[in-house]
Amino acid sequence: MSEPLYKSIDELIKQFQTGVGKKFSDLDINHRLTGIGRKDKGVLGKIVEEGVFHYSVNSRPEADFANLGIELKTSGILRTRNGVSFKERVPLNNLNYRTVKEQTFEDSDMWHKCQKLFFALYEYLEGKDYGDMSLIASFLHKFSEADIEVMKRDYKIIRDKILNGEAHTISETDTNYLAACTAGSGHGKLDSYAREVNLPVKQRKFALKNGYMTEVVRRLFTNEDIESIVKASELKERSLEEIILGRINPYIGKTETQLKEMFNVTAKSKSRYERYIAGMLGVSGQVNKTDEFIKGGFEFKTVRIESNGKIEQNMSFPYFDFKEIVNQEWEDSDFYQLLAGRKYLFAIFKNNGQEYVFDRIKMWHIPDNILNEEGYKVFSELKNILLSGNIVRGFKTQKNGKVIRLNNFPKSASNPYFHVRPHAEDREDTCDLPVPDKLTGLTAYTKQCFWIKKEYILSVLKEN
DNA sequence: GCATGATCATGC
DNA sequence: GCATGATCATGC
Repeated sequence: MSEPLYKSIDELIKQFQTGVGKKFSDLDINHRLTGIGRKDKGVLGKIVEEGVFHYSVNSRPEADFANLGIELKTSGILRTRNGVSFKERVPLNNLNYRTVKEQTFEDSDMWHKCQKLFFALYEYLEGKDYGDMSLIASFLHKFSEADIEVMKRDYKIIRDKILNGEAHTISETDTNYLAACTAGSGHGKLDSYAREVNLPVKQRKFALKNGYMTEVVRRLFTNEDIESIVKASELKERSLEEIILGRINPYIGKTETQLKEMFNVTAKSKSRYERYIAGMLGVSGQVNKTDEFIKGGFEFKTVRIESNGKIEQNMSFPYFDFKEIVNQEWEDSDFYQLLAGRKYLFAIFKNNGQEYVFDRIKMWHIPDNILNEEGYKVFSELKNILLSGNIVRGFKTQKNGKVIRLNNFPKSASNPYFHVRPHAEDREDTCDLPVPDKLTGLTAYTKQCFWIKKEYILSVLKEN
């Protein structure tokens, strides 16, 4: 094997095509997937380099196809009922704290190496060995002008923390598209820089966030019209968050009657609060489906506070698939993905006694320990119940004669943050069970979802 | 008053 | 037809 042999992007794409449809086990010419390598996603990139592009594995600082300035990334994508998404963030190069201190975005090693990325995509199949998964497509990714503006800001946030002696406080949630994620064993390994500054600075890598890549691949795979909220020129002046809040803040204090008229919302739709915010942002479709929200991992949610200062309803999420959930590891689960690293925009509406008034936006992300301790508990409990088949606990006949089913899913009373409750059109709106219910023999059960408790949401709103 | 199970209304 | 965001209704 020798140096890269591809003189043009076309040649590169043509060569990749010879691998499309092939399983990793067929491309694995150096038997990297035997034994312990069977479960190691790190070897997939090497297999593509050797088995598809026929060059030897290296870890040089320049891009993989140096003559073309193209870096190769091998990534898994998922197909779910919500559409296609990237399985995880895309790691770029290591974050060298000493050199980042010296480098602006434009002259950073990261940008030099990664401004053109060639993605080799495979479809990730839950529960299967990597050898059984196949390459399905490729694309060359170049960053748009607007993307680069957001990434510049992200880079600056990370760099400023290092310059200010706060490198140990870097978190993935600090930034929107470009992240500094932990690297090394157990996500807690200290960098050699830690000794130099005498702070617990972790080993990190630059990475493109999962949401960013998901939006990119959605544009590629679907014909969905994805709306943008901001222009590249605006991003030169202000951050994404500043622009979003800048559009919304003028409407603080407006009553529902006023908002309805302003944004021509006539229906009693339960999604009308979302329509008001869409109007404020100037988008016609769903706020959560815009380019910037998907890329930046922003998630819009309405919170209504009653005149007594309380929240009446818990916060729901999309229903989960019983069969899928029992096969999912915690960090791959929909529930984890929905909360981890997401930045929630709570649009708060307060009841003034007559109607709801738009109060403010609260940006929030879930603390790691609550998700990984309490969330994990509820998730594991749910998984055990589904696998045991002990779902229905009994029945209750109401006065009107209706028989209600009582279940064993994690209850509100058992956890201060999360619980599991139905989220369906009605009781007959069901999803297949992995194990039939022992008491009733039911093979499908009313769709359920995770709910965040309203008391917890209220406590979050009271922070600061 | 709250926990729990069930269901509504819209829009894609 | 059904996913989603949201709300209702009973009874302890």
